[in-house]
Amino acid sequence: MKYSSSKENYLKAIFHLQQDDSVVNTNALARQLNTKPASVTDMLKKLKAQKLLQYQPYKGVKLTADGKKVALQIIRKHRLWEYFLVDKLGFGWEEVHEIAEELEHISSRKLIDRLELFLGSPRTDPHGDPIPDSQGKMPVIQQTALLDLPLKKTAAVISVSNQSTAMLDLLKHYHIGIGTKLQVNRRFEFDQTLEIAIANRPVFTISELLASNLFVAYDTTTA
Amino acid sequence: MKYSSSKENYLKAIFHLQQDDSVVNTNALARQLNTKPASVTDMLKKLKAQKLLQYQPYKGVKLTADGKKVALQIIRKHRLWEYFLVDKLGFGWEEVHEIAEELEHISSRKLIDRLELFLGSPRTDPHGDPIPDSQGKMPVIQQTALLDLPLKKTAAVISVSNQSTAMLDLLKHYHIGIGTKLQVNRRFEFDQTLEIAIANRPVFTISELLASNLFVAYDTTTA
DNA sequence: ATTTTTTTTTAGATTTGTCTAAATTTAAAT
DNA sequence: ATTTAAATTTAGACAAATCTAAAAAAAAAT
Repeated sequence: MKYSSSKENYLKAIFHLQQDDSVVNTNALARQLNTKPASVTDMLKKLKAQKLLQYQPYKGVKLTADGKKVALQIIRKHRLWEYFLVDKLGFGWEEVHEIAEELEHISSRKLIDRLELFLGSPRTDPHGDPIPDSQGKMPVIQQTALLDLPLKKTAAVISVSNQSTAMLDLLKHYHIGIGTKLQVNRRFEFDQTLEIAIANRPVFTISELLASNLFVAYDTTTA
Repeated sequence: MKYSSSKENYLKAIFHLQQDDSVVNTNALARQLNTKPASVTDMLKKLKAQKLLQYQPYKGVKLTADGKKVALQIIRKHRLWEYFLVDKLGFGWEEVHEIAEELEHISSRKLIDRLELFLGSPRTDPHGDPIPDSQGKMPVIQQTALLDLPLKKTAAVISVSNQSTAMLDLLKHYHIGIGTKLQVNRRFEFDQTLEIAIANRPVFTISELLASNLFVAYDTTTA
């Protein structure tokens, strides 16, 4: 079961477009893949012949169970490589997507399983998107303001809504950045401040204002 | 300047075959690349048009300076990835070649330079072959029995000539394996034993017999 | 219920990398 | 110096993935 990079890209694009379980239309796919509708039609016929998707001319397309499985493996590889690039090689989270688009097509299964282990089996990539496990199961991830994070839940910072220098200055002071893993120990009712815990550091408190501007992702699978 | 994986493979194969500076013939290339002589001829014409090699029909082929530069970058990537796979992901040195054949075609320059840094700028891959630097300069590497390693030269174990359980047992006792970096502090004339130093460990001595069965690689560039 | 517009598919080409079979050149052998 | 053998190239074909232009189907608009 090995597919060309091009086929893998089609499967991935269809997976992303068919959000719920609706059918995906040819034009949308062409737009997503930077290609022409005619090329899409050609490829859909090939993928259908391989039973990776359901396709009737003019009626749109939908992945089969097999197709979904392949798509999830590509997404798994993409997100693990992104994590590697940010966490181990120090790339910024904006620059990793393009490189991961290439790395996701490396085929060795053993490689990706070992990479996952090496990275410590992260639940989300640097953007906070969930990483499917080796069976293709995707953890359910909540993304909320830090303010709304349940107590004692470990979450990763995925974005900062306010980019003012004052804000960035404050984050620097707390040594908080994209990817930082933290949890909320408790809320102080009096002034609405939060006590924050980060592994291997003393706990500290932050203001409600700061917490409302920090967005985090956390695993809700085993909630 | 981006080339297809196929073209990169041709350049790499020619580089390896043209050991000294001799011309490479079509059949040898076809054998190396698992392809047919006719296909090689076709490709040589394309590579010549890109000034990556000198080629006259029936007279063999030789890389130009440009072609060599490209080949060295591929080799650099291949060997750095091999090092990564063994040193970071715990692969055995026999299983990494195939995976590195894929990884070597990932194009990002920044990726490979950061990977090198992350790995601590190793001089050789797990097989003891030298890794070209980002300019394409290849360190000169000596491979000898540990017995013949100059004093105080840091070298990496690359192979073990005797695979008996007794031998492997002894290596295990000394915590020596493929890739272990060590140096010889001194030789004791009386019984020909060697004093060995490994970073972060107490020095110890080994027998002449053991040293004659351990092969090592070391950088001779700045000798 | 037509007509118009949009979407999608077909038909025919193109590029890249490969192949087989036949022709040609070079090298080896008598 | 021919003949034979080996190596190399040409000619023509093919699969994968793409494209343009034209045809067909579905959806939207009147």
